[in-house]
Amino acid sequence: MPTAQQPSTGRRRNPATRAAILATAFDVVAELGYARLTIEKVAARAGVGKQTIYRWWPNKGTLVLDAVLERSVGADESAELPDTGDLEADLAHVLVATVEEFADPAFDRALRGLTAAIIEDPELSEAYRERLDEPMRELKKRRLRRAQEAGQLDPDVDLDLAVDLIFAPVTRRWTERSGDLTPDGARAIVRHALRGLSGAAPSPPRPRRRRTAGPAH
Amino acid sequence: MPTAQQPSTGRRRNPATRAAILATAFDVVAELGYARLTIEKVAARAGVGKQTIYRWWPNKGTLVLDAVLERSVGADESAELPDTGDLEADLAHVLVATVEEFADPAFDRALRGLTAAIIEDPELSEAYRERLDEPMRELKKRRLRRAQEAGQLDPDVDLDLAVDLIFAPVTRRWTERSGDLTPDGARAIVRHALRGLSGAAPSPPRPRRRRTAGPAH
Amino acid sequence: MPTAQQPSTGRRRNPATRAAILATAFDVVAELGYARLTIEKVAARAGVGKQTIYRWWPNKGTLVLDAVLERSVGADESAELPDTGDLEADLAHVLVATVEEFADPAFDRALRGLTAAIIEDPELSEAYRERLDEPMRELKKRRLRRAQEAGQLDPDVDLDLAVDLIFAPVTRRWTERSGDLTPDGARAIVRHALRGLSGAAPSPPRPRRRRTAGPAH
Amino acid sequence: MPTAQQPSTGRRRNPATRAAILATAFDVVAELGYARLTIEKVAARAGVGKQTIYRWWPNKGTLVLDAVLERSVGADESAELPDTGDLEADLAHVLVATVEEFADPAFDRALRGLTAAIIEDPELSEAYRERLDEPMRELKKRRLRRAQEAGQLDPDVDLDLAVDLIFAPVTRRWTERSGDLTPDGARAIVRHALRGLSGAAPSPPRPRRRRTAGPAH
DNA sequence: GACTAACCGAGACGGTACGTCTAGTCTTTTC
DNA sequence: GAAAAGACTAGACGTACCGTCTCGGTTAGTC
Repeated sequence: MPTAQQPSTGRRRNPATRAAILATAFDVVAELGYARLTIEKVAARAGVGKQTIYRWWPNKGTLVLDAVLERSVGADESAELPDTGDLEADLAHVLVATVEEFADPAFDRALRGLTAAIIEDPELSEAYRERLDEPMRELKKRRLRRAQEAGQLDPDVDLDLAVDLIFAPVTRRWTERSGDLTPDGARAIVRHALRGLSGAAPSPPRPRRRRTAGPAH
Repeated sequence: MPTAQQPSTGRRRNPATRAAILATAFDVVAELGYARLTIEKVAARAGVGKQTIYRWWPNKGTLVLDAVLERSVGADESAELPDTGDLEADLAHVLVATVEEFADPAFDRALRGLTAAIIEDPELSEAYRERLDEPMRELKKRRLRRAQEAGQLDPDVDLDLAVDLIFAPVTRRWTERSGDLTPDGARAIVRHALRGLSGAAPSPPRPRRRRTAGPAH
Repeated sequence: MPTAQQPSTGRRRNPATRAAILATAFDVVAELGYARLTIEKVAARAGVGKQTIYRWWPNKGTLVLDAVLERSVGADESAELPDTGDLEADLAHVLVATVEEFADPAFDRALRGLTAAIIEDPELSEAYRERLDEPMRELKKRRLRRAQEAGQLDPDVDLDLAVDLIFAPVTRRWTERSGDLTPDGARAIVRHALRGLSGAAPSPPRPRRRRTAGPAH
Repeated sequence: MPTAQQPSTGRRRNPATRAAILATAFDVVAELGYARLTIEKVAARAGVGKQTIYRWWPNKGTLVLDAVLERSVGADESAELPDTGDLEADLAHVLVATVEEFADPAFDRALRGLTAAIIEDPELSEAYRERLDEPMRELKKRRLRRAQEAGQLDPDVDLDLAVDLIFAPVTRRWTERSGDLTPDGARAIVRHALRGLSGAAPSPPRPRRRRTAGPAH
């Protein structure tokens, strides 16, 4: 998405062409995957000359990144994660939504393609972080910060660590196609991320009430 | 590495050739990445005919998987994670070792190559799980099970979930090159995974000891 | 026509493929001309991979040269120009045959293509000379030498000059599509090349006889 | 150089632009040859839009023809070949001048480019004949006609044939880079073209004199 | 000890795609 | 309205690899 300023003269970039290329790229990666996505195929399907793609995108990776971004709702400044006051429920809601996105074959394959591109290309992963990951992470951190202020979250915990602890397990199950990637699985992850794994401080709410009540004796 | 039974007659497979191919494949993927690894390059560098590679590996992915496996120590049945009785320290030890492995450029690039292959290929990811992921996961679960038996871990928690909660954040930071991938970061992850993120029961150990001492009254 | 000795190992070159390529190249250049002949087109029409062409011919020019050579009868060592004792008639016969070759559209266009290639490429013109021009020129010079020995040709004249004087005018008319390229035109050229243009010794045979007889007075 | 009538209104064609394009075209063809001359390269080097070239020249060939014409002195109506009375010397003089022109690399390459264009394009060769070849040929024929009138040239010979016989051998040696393209070679060609190759009427003046003198006995 | 099956290096082959270059055309702005 | 700038579709360039297929030669075993 080269945001270069328009030169003072010469023909302008055709926005319809750009849109057609990105839509086609998304379809192709969703259908064939990243490895079998070909600039030639995208050009042919989009009814576009190859050079028009090479003019604006230096490689497959940036093209696919733009294609995925174009489809994603996009986390604008004003967007926010749900906040009902119940942190666990809100996080579970988000995570379940993620699980459901992964269940859409087109989205799944497109995102796998993007991930395959990113993992071997530091520059692309930098762009990905800036334009997709960081905005989403910011949303998550804002929600967690409010929870922290409300005393629902350890005030000393680093919010980036918290985000990773809550969201990474689902991502891992998706990339490696291991473990169950179900709404219930997602909910269990949130529960244990918030309450921890240690046996001495069991997870259900009762023990905690007991603990709080303890000093009352 | 199809371990097909040897036919009754004919020349036997040359193990030196196999080793040379896998070693070269590892070097090439470590040097150029998965996308730019080609069978021709591996064959040429290994001083081997292309057909010799195609005879034994159906595609790049399986070749790279074998190449990485050949280099990895390999989790045999008898292997075990450290068990000093201090669960948190033992897990931190393992995670720090992982972080250090990722710091080796050759290993980093080879593993990225393998991951790129896996993410788009369900069959390969199945093979990867069976031969690399599951054995390692089994080790981890054995250690956690002992902790559970010792009352150091929530007896109700699913061990697969526990493994994901502890190990996924580091993997995620590695794949996306985000967040800090340091020994201290790894230790913080273990600490919070075990104790949770909830604010009502702060993480430092002292309060907990006090709590344990409480019933002594 | 890389006549490299076969390597001791590896698959051998397929002669049928070579023949198919050259035949197709001839057809294409005869149909579209040299400028619009494309390696891709030749490959596609011959049912051959592009690389197979590039493997054996470094460029369009060498391909077209080989294609034309393959079609030409080829002047082998034993070939000779006609020798009836009548030099003028024999040369006229050859030149008329050339004019008739040029009248064949396929041959005309192929040869024009080859000439277009040669005129801008010194290396190719060297190859052309060695393999097409020199052998033909040798034939011509052999015939002229015999005429010289028979006293029918100026014994002091350089045979290369003689060949040029006799054959160049027809070639020129062909390349520039100017003047008449007819059997009669060819015969007139031979006649004047042999007898010269000077007015003092007019060309028709009778006057000369008369001249010889003249002094009898 | 389509000599389209000037439109009655609007901006007029810029003669400086035309000159810049033709000069650049000549340089490019002299440097890279016809095959590697591209409209884009000429436009870029001349600091001109591609469309400006396409507006005035339908293809590479006409552009190069114009470029060469612009450089050539141009045979205007009043120009004449030298006429000292000595036909052989005068023709040799012209032919030697031609040989010397071919020795200039820039002119050589430009003319080769033009010839390559012409040989495959009947329309262009028509234009070439009208604007370059015919005017030159007219000059030559005028000189030969005067020689004919002076009894120095066979009165029956077709002047076009005579021109070809005298000038084609040099052109041939140039296009095919064969034979010697030297002043002496050129002089020998003129000599033999005028006197012929036949042995019975040997070329040096003496034998002829002997013949004439012979009957004196 | 001959036979034979499979392995192996080498490399030709029909293909696909690469990323670049150019052809011509079209659009926009400036002069 | 000419000209410069440059986007656009189309398609060839020459290269790199794909996966398959000989080819000659080399090992093992079995008969």
